[in-house]
Amino acid sequence: MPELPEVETIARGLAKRITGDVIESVWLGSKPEPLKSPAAQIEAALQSKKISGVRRSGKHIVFDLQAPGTKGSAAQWIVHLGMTGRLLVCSPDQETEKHTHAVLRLESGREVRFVDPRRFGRLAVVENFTPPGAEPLNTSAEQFATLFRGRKTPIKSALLNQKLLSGVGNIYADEALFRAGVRPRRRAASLNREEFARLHKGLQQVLKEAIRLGGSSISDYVDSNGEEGFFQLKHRVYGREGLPCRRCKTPIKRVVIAGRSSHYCPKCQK
DNA sequence: ACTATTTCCTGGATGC
DNA sequence: TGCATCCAGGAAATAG
Repeated sequence: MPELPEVETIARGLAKRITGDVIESVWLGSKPEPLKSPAAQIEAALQSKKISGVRRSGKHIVFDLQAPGTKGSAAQWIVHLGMTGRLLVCSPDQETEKHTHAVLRLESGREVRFVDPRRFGRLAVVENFTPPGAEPLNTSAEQFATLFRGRKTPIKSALLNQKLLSGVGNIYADEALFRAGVRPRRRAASLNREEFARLHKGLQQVLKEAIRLGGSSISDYVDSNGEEGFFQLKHRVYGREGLPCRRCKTPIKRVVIAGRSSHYCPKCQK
């Protein structure tokens, strides 16, 4: 499941490999298209544009485009990977996988392919992308605590709310709460200053460490090279129901909050 | 203005 | 072995 660290890894890989390349042709696939912009608009915006950069914003991958021979930004191609989306850079000879929904042919002779079996991913073209919420890694402890002021919803749900924080998903929300020693069901507004400080620090630490290890490969996540990440080996609670807590050996619990499984240590988290 | 719930979608795991 | 059912979850839509 691509969350901030996985999306960051993919965006960095893409930036390294295709920055400066030019989109020669665009193919958009099939029936119920996972598009947020009309297909014709996406095709027109991408056709013959130079990719001046690729970066992450929240869980979105932003491709900055330029009209050939100009300096200013033309538009941005926005890709959200959903649950199972992948962006791959490959040779045209490579067999096209099932569930390939978009292919960009580049002047260098390579292709960028968007593959997404579960179709939760989204493609769009915009002028000036702004994420709906704050970037977790660029948010001060004070700003962070302010986001949750007066919220009655469980802290786990608040962390997943992209309008508050952009980029945190189920894995890193659980991991950050473990590091902070806070149970996922706690009402957001009930956390005290120290708990917010620990959560802010824990979240930034876990995101940074996960980026360092290339993200978590749980189901089918791979980066733009097809490489898996390694952070899943470091998970302290996510996916560890019934297994001993790495800190105190108490079995990890799993509960469902707002329809999402949430993992925590009943002894280490209050 | 919030919050909670449902829906979308497919492949893999599980159960009988 | 085969078929049905369940489950994973990001975010938009819907309901309260």
